[in-house]
Amino acid sequence: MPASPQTCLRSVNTDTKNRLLNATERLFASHGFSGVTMRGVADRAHTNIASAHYHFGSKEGMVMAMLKRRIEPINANRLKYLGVSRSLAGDRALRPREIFRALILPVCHEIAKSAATRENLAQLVARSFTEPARFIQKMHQRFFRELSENFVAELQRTYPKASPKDLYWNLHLVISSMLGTFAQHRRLGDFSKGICDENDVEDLSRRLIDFVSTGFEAGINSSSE
Amino acid sequence: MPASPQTCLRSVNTDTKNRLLNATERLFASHGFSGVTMRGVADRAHTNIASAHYHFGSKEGMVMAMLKRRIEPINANRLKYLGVSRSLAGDRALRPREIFRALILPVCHEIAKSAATRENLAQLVARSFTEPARFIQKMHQRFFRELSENFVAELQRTYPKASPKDLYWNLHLVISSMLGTFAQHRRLGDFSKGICDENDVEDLSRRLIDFVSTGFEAGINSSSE
DNA sequence: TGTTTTTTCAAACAAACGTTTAATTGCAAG
DNA sequence: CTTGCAATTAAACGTTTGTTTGAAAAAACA
Repeated sequence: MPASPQTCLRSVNTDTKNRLLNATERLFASHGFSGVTMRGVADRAHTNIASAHYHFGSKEGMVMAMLKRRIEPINANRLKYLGVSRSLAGDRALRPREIFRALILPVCHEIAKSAATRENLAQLVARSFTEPARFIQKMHQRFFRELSENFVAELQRTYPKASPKDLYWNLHLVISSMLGTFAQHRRLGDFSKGICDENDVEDLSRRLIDFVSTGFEAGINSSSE
Repeated sequence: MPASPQTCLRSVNTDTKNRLLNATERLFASHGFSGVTMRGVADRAHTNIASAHYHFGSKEGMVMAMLKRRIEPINANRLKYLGVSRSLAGDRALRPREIFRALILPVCHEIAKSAATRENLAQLVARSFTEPARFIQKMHQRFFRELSENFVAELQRTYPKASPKDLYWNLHLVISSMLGTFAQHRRLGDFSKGICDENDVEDLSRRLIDFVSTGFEAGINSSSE
């Protein structure tokens, strides 16, 4: 029976747990859910197969825990960014660029961090959206529902006259573009024959935010004519 | 040893082959490469495991054949569309919207067709770009190199003063957005709480082409100031 | 110290995987 | 008819998968 994390305060055991989650993250990012094998994870974490089951109960539970560890801080930052922009704007409605900055920048910051540790968050985010497994879909519903509602509300405040259909369609395009860009990010170097630098995350965030903001505005405005 | 397709002219055997490819396509689209199992494919095709090996040599060969069957006609249409626009334009440079129409419309047409047969091409296209397997990457290099070169050349003709870096970066954003949108396409209904209709492929193509064309132009022009 | 709980380990489990083998069927040419 | 090739089949191959077991080690608590 697994122990609750609260039981031991400054326990050394969480080292194993973290090593397991790190290994899970690497394997999941590069090979997807089915590429995560208990043996592969246990080996990379320098521990035993049964130890992984002891801590997480199952493969599903282990991948779940690893996604939770990664996604929740990012979403917290997104809401924080959005809140800051909101309070700075006062009564003024936010521009799309400000809203999508709050959506994209927190991920880019984590991508920049993960690049240093070779953990490749971009692929991880992308993969968690392409995996078909039901439990991942459920996880998205859990993790992104609140986030989605906040961003939709902010966009509705910016475009009070826009139809919900246009709003959702174009937000969907923004999110899909963001995820697709993260997913394809590693191919940029090869694709551009070395002309573009995929390690320049600042360039990525600036160009991506410009791209989706302009596209979004165009999509809303063209329908209101 | 597998037989070449040319051996038998009006053979009934290709029925089995096609049923195998159809089953492969369904499984690959909904569960990815590792979700394609020889047993699962053989069962859905109402034939035997060894029969699949007989026709395609291996699981890899089978998925390869299925991707080839799907992707090559689409890319042929893309080049055809681009060629028609080019010849209609005469000496005039094509607008981004015309270029990306040629990139996106052929896929949307296949999506509309596949929706009728419940084969869901959108997921298939998306998945073939997220799968990490080396053979899929190689396949992309084979299938999309010529296509990419033609579209880059056309964009360079439209924006002769733009830097290659800006051109590649924004084309990368366009392609990533397109793939991301196809990948996320099935979530549109749930995401929008039923407000948007994901079966309206015309709406999809129109909005997507508008979105990426505007984003692309903004990305190119903002750097040239 | 002794006792209890938490954590790790080697070993084994049934199930599913891709692949191979050898035998059989169906059809067309000699 | 018979020979030969194409196609299909059942059965088994060795691996690898997620999971479980029972005992040993480590840590925490008394």
